[in-house]
Amino acid sequence: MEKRMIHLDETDLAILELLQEDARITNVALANQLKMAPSAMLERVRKLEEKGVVKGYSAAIDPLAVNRELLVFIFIKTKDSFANDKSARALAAIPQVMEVHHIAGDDCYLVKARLSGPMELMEMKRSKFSKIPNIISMRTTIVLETVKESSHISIEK
Amino acid sequence: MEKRMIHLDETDLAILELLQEDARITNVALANQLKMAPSAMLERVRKLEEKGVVKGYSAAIDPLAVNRELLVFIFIKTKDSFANDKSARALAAIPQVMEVHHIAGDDCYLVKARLSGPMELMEMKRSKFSKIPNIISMRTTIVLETVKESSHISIEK
DNA sequence: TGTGAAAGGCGTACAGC
DNA sequence: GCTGTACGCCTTTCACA
Repeated sequence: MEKRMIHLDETDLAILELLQEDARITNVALANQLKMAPSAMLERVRKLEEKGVVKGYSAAIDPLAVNRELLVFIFIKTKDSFANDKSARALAAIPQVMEVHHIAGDDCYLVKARLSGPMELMEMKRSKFSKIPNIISMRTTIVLETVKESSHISIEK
Repeated sequence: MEKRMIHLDETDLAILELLQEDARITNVALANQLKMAPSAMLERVRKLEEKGVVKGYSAAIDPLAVNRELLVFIFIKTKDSFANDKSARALAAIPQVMEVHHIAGDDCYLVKARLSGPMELMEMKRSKFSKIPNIISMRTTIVLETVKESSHISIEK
């Protein structure tokens, strides 16, 4: 199931840039900035959504304001075979887990999670991670300070 | 300069949840779902923005569609003192670098970056990282597959 | 903080190019 | 794929509870 190659022109890339900067920009403002009619802009944005180029729109929340001050990265070794991603899916299902990456090298998975504090981290390991049978070992790295955290993908070319 | 504690009620948390799920939801739809008048909803959202609880709104873009298929994590040791975050700011200024975290343990910084491929990774190291004088060493971990990648912060309590 | 009404602007569909 | 028009709904403000 190969993903069909998608061609994006300069206008599409400019739209993506503006939508990344402010997802709540109005269609008219978008059209004005790129000197197009609103109806044409609407059609382009719709197509970008349909093709899956735009996967969604999200508000960025200050973690401090919602009591999610502790950010951790956890390296997890499993005895999953290559064809089996059961552990990965179990990890991804945990609400506090924001990212699960299969990485090259010794460690199998890299998990990024946001929690209220150390107590919730222990609780998560006890009640969730311990139920995932294929996990062999874990190494947890605690973030002391976040200098930059953005989901903005730099676009060019 | 202590950050003033912010109190968020149930309605605020519900708003944040809905805005994280779809930042382009209309104010009226938001008001209907939480059974409020649109004008009252508008005021609440404004205040959440002003207080910095909502830091912004962003579109999630498929990295594949914009030629940013390679995701890497780089562990960087520096000889920065605790009071000096010059290296961190230099790293954060690189467009392909999405995250810079100061982490506990041996490594000083954890950097997350998105690139078109290995060539751009080498190019970034050569032209950007090598110009940051305090860097002592780097260890790069390549992501083979991303199972989950979300900026959605799980809210409760 | 909340509601409701009023005005202007925006989203959206559609016809035509 | 883009433009322009037209209608209905949404955003926003303001007076008031």
